[in-house]
Amino acid sequence: MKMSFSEYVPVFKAISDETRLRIIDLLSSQKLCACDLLEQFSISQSTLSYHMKILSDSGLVKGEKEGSWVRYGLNHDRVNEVMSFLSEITREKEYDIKSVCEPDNMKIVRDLVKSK
Amino acid sequence: MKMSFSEYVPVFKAISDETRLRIIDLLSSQKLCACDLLEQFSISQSTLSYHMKILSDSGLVKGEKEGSWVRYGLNHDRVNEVMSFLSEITREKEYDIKSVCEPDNMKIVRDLVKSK
DNA sequence: CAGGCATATTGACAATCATCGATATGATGT
DNA sequence: ACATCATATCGATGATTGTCAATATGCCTG
Repeated sequence: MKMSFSEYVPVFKAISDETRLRIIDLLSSQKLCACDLLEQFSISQSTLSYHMKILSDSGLVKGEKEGSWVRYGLNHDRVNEVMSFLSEITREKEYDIKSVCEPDNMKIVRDLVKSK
Repeated sequence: MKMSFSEYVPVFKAISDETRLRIIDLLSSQKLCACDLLEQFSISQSTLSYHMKILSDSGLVKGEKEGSWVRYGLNHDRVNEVMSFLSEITREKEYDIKSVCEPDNMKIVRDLVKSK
């Protein structure tokens, strides 16, 4: 499985902020416009707009224009993609990197030093 | 379910960096010491140490001292906790926030304005 | 205990981030 | 056309981040 680590960095950046986590939680079950969201927080309108841009750019949230409103909703497909990525990188795989500090190796190194 | 959003912010901060994502991937299946990890990247030793501190503080990675080495390993329990949290906040719940921009409401608002 | 590793900490720096007020854009209703 | 409302963008600012070289700490071994 090809893993594009860098593709997911903006996604995790997007969810590493409490306000944005709460926005995601609010959008999990229903679409809301920016002014609805604004009521839930004590932040300025421009700050909320900034957060929505970061969430949209990450792909986690989609906004559809509807007249002068924008209805924001969670992109569940993207969420699943992120969860799969997380599963994949934390899954036990078989890289078999030769580690200097494996107990066995430590003995070998010690002996090697001794033999000099 | 009680959700402590702020508790998870440092975790997502921890994984919103490509180097740290790769470290997690490398540690998924085997424990490695800092010098093993250092070989896999083109960063200085102090930078790696900085990354390992962030990963350790987040709880995603555990380091056990073993002589003068530190063997780092992935904390799978913590990973599962994070995945559960992500599942929970993105799951469809029932908050029923009254949205201004629901089609129905928009009609009501329009009529209300008209009636003035 | 002295020298050599492995790792952590410190201080400095440029880059990015979160926030705000002010302003711009763009749609709606009168 | 104008006033109003919803949202986006801009410019400024303080806080946080990622990086390094230099230095410190702490273990092992001779």
